[in-house]
Amino acid sequence: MATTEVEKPQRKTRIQRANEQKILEAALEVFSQHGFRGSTIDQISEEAGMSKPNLLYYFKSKQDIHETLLSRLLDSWLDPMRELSADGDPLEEILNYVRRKIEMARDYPRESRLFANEIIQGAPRIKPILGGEINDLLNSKAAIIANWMEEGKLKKVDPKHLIFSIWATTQHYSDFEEQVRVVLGRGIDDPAEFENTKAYLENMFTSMLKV
Amino acid sequence: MATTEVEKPQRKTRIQRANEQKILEAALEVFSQHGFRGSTIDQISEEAGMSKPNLLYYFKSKQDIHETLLSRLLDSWLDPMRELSADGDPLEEILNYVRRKIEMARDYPRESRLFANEIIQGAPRIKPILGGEINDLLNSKAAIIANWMEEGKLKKVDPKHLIFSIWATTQHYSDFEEQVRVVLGRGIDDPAEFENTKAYLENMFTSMLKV
DNA sequence: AACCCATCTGACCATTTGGTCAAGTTTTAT
DNA sequence: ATAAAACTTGACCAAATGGTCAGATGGGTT
Repeated sequence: MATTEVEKPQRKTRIQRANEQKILEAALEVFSQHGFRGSTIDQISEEAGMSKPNLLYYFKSKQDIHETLLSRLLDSWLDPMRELSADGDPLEEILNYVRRKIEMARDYPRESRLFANEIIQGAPRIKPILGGEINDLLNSKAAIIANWMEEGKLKKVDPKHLIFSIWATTQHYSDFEEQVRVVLGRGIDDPAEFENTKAYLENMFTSMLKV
Repeated sequence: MATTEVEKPQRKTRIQRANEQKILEAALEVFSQHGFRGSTIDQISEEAGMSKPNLLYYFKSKQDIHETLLSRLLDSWLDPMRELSADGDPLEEILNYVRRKIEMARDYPRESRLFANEIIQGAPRIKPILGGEINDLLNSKAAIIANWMEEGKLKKVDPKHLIFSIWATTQHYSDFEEQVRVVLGRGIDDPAEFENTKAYLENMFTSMLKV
């Protein structure tokens, strides 16, 4: 019997790397604005500046692009939470997390909207990741926070709800950017407004948590 | 010259009323889950239990259904904010607003997601309403809150950011329900979890605002 | 009973969309 | 230089989708 055909983990060409990058960048732009079902391969290929068949030469389907994009971005998306360390000063650790999340809302609004779109629609394509990696990470950080509270280093509140409210308040500025912009006349991308927002949120979480 | 043909504001039939209701209910279900572009007339007509042509007998297009739905729901959606009165006790007025918003997140999650979907995608179909009615209402309430702070009845924070954080934290439980459910094992529809959430948010806004 | 108008639907149409294919062009390794 | 491999695309296809239409059905009024 002949050797079964196995994937060849061929190293990637220069062109391959460049085009996958262009496609994912284009896909982020399109998916984050219209959601999965609202986006078309044509939109993405146009945004990427290549023909549709060529795009499908690199990714075998729309699903494939979407999944690849989500999994590539997930890591950096969770980075700020990973940095939260049991060793630092409790309040400062949490405020740092808040700051990092506001910075991400400013610097990576499309990534935020990509995940928001996915979750708001019931997370049909990433529920396993939600229940796995994200949940584990959140649990471990919630435990650290609970510990701090147990030790009297922070006022006691529900750690998971605390994390929710950090997510909600920070991501609000990217996910609902349009609304924010209408109300404030400017967005989180405006330096002065960024400082405003940061000060507001730092104060909010400080007054809730400081012993 | 004959009289120009004018719309006849014919009073609505019993059947008409019932069917429009069924269609809008079905549309809420579908649009809130998939967004405008991700929803199809077929899905809506099936959900409403009628044929597609019949649905289009009552609403002339997908756009039409969507617009009607948004404008019908907007009023009740804004009600909690309208209730915020300059006459009451400042902190209690704000906490009441928070409570009403959590209740809405529990009782009307589809409505919340409908608006969230629309705004996250750049609010292409309701920007005028955002810039008009909602903005006016928010400005007037922000002024009331600013007044209270000026009079020393509340700690000073940016009133508009305060409103944002109320929206963000409460709507989080309906808009990102799937995520909440994965992390907590239950949603805001669970009575115990509802109480938990309410207590957490009341405490958060109290500690930030109480003088 | 007979009429009228509202209600309803199967069949249909044009466009959009996800995806394929065969045939060309460019890169790369020798 | 040249052949193999990698890359690219116009043309195409089937299914899905928004919407139309002609005609059937039904309910209410006289």
